[in-house]
Amino acid sequence: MFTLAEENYLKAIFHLENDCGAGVTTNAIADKMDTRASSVTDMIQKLADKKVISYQKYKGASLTKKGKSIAVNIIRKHRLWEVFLVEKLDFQWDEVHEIAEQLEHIKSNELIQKLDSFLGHPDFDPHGDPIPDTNGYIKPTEKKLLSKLKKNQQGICVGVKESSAKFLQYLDTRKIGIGSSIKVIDKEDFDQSMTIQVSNKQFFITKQISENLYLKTI
Amino acid sequence: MFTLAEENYLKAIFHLENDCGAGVTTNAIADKMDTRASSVTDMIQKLADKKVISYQKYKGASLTKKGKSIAVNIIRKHRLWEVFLVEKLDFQWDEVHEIAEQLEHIKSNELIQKLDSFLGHPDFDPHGDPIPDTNGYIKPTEKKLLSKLKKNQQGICVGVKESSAKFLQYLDTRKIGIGSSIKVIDKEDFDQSMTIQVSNKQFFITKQISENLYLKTI
DNA sequence: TTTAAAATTTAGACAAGACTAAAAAATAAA
DNA sequence: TTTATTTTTTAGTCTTGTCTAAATTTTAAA
Repeated sequence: MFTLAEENYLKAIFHLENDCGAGVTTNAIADKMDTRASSVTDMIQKLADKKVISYQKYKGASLTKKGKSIAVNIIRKHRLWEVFLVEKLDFQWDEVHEIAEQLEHIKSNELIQKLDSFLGHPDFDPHGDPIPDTNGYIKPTEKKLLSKLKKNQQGICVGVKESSAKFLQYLDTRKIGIGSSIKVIDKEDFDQSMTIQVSNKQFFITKQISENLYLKTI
Repeated sequence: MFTLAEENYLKAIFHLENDCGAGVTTNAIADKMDTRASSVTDMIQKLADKKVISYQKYKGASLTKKGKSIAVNIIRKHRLWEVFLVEKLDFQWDEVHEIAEQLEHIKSNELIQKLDSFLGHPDFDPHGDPIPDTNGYIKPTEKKLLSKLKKNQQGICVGVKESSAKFLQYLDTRKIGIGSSIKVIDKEDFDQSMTIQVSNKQFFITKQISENLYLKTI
């Protein structure tokens, strides 16, 4: 059995490996977990002893098969709870992250299996992130960052990379959400800022925004 | 904010005060929490520093107003989650306690308020225990232990005192549940064992059983 | 290639929450 | 009322997870 702290480290390492490839550095973990590098070293040594990561001094860490399976299960729980909070309890998509961070650590396989049924086996969470299946399989989805699109290309918003409340609220005020149709009207070479069209309205957005919106191009 | 351990102590003290009156002894807490008396002393000193219990050396502990309010809120959360598990996720009443023990520590007032609405503001949990309202008020219910009934008296089962899985499963095999009509057919003076009738069938039960079933007499 | 800077690890300390063993206080028995 | 027993507390230790400061290794720069 794994402690709350251990579970959080495994989750962080999983996300970092996913974003930046295998071999996650101590500092990257410390940054993500908002903790000190020395604390990370302590913990990854413990996790290596438990065979959930492979680790060589000064060389960074990678999840083992077992570690990945634990991490994916936590992510599955997190995303299912988020669906519950939004679909059943009427939370907004910017309100659910903190609560799901707590709920993801509840230990009961039966609970998650029943929750999944209750929700009708959803494929995506409220931010468009895929929900791993019971075996930990995550269906690959073809989606690209809005920032990769060129002038006049368009797509449907299928997810957000960031899911901080601030960013989601920003999107809310622009009426941008999962399912929104977005077209690039203009793109500035110099700073990658864009003018986009979302259902008749045009907005000016910075690179920081376009790099955090996933589209399915059409 | 209170830690998980602190919350569990407050809850235990609340239950003990409810069952046996104010001024809970160190040993009683140690017993309930399955820990050592010395650990309890450490913790109640800390809780006294935080003004959630009043405590004098060698004299036992009592919840302050603030402590009681925290304890009741945890119990409210526990019971609401139990309703959710049984009503929405189709758990059996003997399967929910352990999971609710975890869920009761999730911190979010908004979550509990929304869960309460989602469940239709239930008054009782699946074991017949009353659910405190938002202000921590617990509506007093007139119920008496089956063991207090005399021959030929009857009532409706409205709750269980024990809610261990073993006891609940025992009741299941006899088709006894909340709402069952129970009549005392015979009662043995010597050991307080009883013969009871539950919907046409008669059972022999020991004092240990009758002391853990609450009835509303009719 | 040697030096400087950055990243990582070690050493030692601390807080929370538990434990054992021993001391002190309260209660029960003689 | 004095003694014996039980209860409670204290003292000291351990584990988990964190920290700072210092040492070490790796990487980048000159």
